[in-house]
Amino acid sequence: MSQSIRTRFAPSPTGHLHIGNARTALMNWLAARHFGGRFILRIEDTDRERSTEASEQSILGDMAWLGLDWDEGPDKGGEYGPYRQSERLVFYQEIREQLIASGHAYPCFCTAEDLEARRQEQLGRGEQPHYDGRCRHLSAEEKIRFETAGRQPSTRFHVQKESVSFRDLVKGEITVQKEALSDFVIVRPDGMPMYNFACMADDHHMAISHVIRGDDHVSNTHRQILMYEALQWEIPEFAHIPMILGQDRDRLSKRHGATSVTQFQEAGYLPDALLNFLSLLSWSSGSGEEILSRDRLVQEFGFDRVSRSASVFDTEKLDWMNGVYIREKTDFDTLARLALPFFRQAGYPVNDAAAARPVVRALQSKMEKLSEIGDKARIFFLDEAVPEDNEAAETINGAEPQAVFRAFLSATEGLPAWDSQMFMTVMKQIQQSTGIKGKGLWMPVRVALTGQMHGPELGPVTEILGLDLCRRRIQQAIG
RNA sequence: GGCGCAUUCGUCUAGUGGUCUAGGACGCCGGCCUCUCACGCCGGUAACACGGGUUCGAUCCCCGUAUGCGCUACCA
Repeated sequence: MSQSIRTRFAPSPTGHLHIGNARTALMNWLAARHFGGRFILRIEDTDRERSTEASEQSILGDMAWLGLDWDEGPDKGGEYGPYRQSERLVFYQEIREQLIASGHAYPCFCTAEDLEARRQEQLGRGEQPHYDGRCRHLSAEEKIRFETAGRQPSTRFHVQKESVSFRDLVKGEITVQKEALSDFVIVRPDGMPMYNFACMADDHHMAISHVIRGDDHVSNTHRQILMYEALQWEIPEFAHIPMILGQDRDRLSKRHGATSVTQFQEAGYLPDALLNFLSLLSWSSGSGEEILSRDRLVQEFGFDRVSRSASVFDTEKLDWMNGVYIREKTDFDTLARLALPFFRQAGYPVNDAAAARPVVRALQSKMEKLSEIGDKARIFFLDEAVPEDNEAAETINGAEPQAVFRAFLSATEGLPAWDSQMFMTVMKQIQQSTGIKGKGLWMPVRVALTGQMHGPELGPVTEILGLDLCRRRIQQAIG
């Protein structure tokens, strides 16, 4: 399978890109890149009620943000298009007829109401609800009667095999008996295909070699295999990846906080960090390492290292990992560019990445998420550095702090240039001239300059502030 | 309910029938560093769901139980 594998990510455009789907997309992307194959993006919009153009745009945008590039898709075409199911209706129609002709499918005139009523009956008798197959043997007259009455039939697949099994690339052999699979609908009365049918048909037509998806699809697999066999099509490889759970071990949902890629982006996570974190859910590197670049992820990916059990999404670990990426895995230009929106959002006068850069650099080791910029960068844009609390206020009052301030003003008077280095030199001078050192020297300056007891290293802070602002704030601190 | 899948520290995970007194990471706790807070470094805490087998020996193999999740749609 190292030759020309083809994988696909097939989201339905009914909302933002969910984090679980993003992980599925990632696995497909990794497999394609690892084996030197192609990664296809297909839009499954057969649910007309819920599918929207805006969702499709949003999902494409989130994929791009994560850096999961696709080789074929609705926006860029490819030789197996179209890549939107709603544009592939003729294919399904054709296959439907083929299946009917070969006796593998039949029209079903039961209405949704009939079906629901019978389901309730079965349930009431304590039976397992399943389609009773009554339209399987409709006579020609009965069909005509229904049709002339204007009833549009759905199309059902006739399950005939006693059992179906397949070998999953991560879960191993999975078998299911016929009883679990009653005749299922493959095409709705309005001609729109159902998921299982369209998915199978497209996977075949798009020459997908490896179907990689969440393990909530394992039971769909048997139905799809039945159809592949009926059509005498080659069956692709299947790999079912375990689910991602919330902290309460329930399926990850809105209740658990951020669940869409968009939300993580807005919360200040870096795409590479999110990607790295996602890769470690139900997969691990043979090296035991966890901070893995995209290239290494691609290089080391393998189905044999995917675990079979679900994993809990641990936001605290993601936060830590994002911090690692902020402070050591991202170059300053990229970081500044990604940070820019957060300066804007906070209303700070930072108009381009170049302006953001020094601030980001000063804050780098102090934040795990870029969204912390709003809070942590405030000290650089204050009109006045007012002590934030009593403790801070006390720090700048008293003979020693005041002496330090006066020394600072005289040491910086008329200085032609100003940077972090100069500041350090000045501080050394003050220490010598006043004899004050350590916290007694630094803390008053810190509070005078920022109003806070805690914050970034003072050197970079003073450089960003500039000499004038520094002198003004020190001046203001003199009581 | 039925069917399917799963079960190693709180969480993500490594691991093999004996090398496991079970390894790493996050978190947490303690220490060091230090102008503060962080960062970094060092150390500590903590797990093989339970019960039967198989075996000289099971975390690792088999069966059962429990628990969790998924599916059971004219959703995807």
